[in-house]
Amino acid sequence: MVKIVSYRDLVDKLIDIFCEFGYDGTSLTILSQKTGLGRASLYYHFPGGKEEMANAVYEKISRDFTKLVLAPLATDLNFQTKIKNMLEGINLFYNNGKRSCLIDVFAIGSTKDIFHNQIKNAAMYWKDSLIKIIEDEGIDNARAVAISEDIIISIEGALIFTRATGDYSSFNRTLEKILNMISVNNLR
Amino acid sequence: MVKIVSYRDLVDKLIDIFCEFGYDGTSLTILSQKTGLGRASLYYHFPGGKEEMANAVYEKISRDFTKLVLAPLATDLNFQTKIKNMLEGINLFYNNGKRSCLIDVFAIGSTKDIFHNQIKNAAMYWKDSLIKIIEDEGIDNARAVAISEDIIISIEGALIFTRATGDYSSFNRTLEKILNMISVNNLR
DNA sequence: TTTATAATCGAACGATCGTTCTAAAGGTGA
DNA sequence: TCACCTTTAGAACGATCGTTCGATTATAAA
Repeated sequence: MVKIVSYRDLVDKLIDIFCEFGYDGTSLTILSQKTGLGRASLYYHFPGGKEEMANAVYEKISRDFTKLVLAPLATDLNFQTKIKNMLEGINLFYNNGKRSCLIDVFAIGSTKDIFHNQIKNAAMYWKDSLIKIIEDEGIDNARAVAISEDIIISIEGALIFTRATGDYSSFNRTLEKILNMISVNNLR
Repeated sequence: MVKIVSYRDLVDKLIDIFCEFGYDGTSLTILSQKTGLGRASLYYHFPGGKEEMANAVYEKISRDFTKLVLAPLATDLNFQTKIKNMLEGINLFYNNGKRSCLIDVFAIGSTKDIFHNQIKNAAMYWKDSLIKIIEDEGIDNARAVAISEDIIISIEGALIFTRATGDYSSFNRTLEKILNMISVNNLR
């Protein structure tokens, strides 16, 4: 087990734990055992308890998503490169599909109500970012919308399928398929 | 609230409850309140307690999925019709995307370990069924595999995207897109 | 009406939940 | 060494967990 030496390490560990057990399925006993910290020590770092841990985890994930997936789309590189960089970011964010749980944990159970709006906004922002750079390639809005949704849907679907089957290669195959699909010739 | 008058109604209600709160997030108190049955009454119907309820729910869902999604693929109707019927089955199964939770509930938290293999098998069987009927149209195996995965991934991704954005129309749009994609001309 | 079975119920069980308490160990600068 | 702050820890709290209990009500056949 990776030794926890900093607050950042601790949050990273919490991500893994919540992913493994789900938010509601993660007890303080589990958190204490898996982090190696006593219950009171966890409350020292997160006075708000479990809910504050969830917030810290979500904020970390949100920052990672922005940096790895959204930011590449906002550069002034050429279209293909932006998509390519986004896909690489996706691959890092989801660790080759092995961390498909990252968002789902917050979309189910008690955390659902807390984070639903944030997840919704992130999804919309992602979609709008894609629409914008596709329109910049001279594609009309209706088609840009369809393509953007298609890209996001393919990625999310590949995560679910990969988790179900345990076949992580299909996640990478899907990312490559998206990259191939996104040639200006294919867009029109 | 729909009045519960039979065992079947009860299981249907359990599905809604587990979907809303997740398995670990669903307490006996919630189950009692939402079903209108006392705690002991629930144990009369499900002596095995919460876990037996989860099993009953999964079995119901599994039967529905087989009947609505898998069975249409095993008929001797023509290819387009089989796919069309499957998509209509998907639409019924997921209630126009409003029940995107159906499988996810069992893929996260304590239920994960219990049902993972069953979910995996169902996904593989679904994929293999698609591969078979696509190959029957004269498509080579590699392409049939890619198309089959693509169909499943699109459906699952549309569910996730729909749940995140609350835009249920995008689910139906995806199903129609799949139907349009599946013309023998497009397959090759 | 009587009898048997199906179905209901709230109270209470021990266990575990998330949380708080009090105190001690570790580290740092004076 | 001393004082100070950070970080640790286990014991214990009330609340809630899933489960079981004993007993009552509904249903229906005789």
